[in-house]
Amino acid sequence: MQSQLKRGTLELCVLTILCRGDRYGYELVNIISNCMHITEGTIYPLMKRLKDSGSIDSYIVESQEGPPRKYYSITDDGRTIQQEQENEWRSFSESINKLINGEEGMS
Amino acid sequence: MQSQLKRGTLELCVLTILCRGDRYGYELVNIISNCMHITEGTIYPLMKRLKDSGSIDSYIVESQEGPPRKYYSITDDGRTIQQEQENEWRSFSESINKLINGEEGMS
DNA sequence: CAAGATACCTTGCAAGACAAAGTACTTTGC
DNA sequence: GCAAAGTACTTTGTCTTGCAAGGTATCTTG
Repeated sequence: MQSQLKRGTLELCVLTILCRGDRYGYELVNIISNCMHITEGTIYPLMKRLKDSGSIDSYIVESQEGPPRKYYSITDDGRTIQQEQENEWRSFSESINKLINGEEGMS
Repeated sequence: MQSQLKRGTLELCVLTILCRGDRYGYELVNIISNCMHITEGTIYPLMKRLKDSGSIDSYIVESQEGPPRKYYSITDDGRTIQQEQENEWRSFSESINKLINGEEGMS
């Protein structure tokens, strides 16, 4: 069930991390794994969607420790989306907290 | 996109509200509508899933103001699930907040 | 050269939010 | 008495997206 909670927030996480600097896919999996379970089967399709929608760009960099890495960088559009999603997340999570803390006006 | 954020939390919302007293489906839609967009097409299938899984029971009550209402009440199992999901939500939302507030140990 | 770590990608499935459409009951206004 | 509006429940089909599983290719180390 936990997997359903991630819906929508994963994109926010990726965009937020990329706002702070370029990262490659495998690296993103490791970073995000620190706070929730995630696999490559989730990240790579997401990166493709983000690139197709213009939120991020990508470029290849050779590596001495393995195969070439595909780095992703955020675009101006991506920063805008990130801001919107961060605001959405804040207001959404606040709503849920209010509801489960019983601060709603119900009988 | 907003719709994706609701995943997983809607069930928690419904269970939490039912912990405070019995409600009928249409009423739940109205209550939850106070804090997020929701329609009957979402609630009724969810109520069916919750009943099938034993988290809630239901009973019909005649109404003077329209068709009969199907009231839902939470079971002991449902209360346990609600507690688990509330804990999951708290730790999950805290993780996201840490990440977007930059309190992660990354370069 | 085999094993393991690194790194990428794709396929297929499952969960669940929602629009839309349908049914049926009540009250209100003409 | 009947149309319209509000109340209340249900089902169908679509879309998004998380994830397991499997595949490819590179580099290092024994």
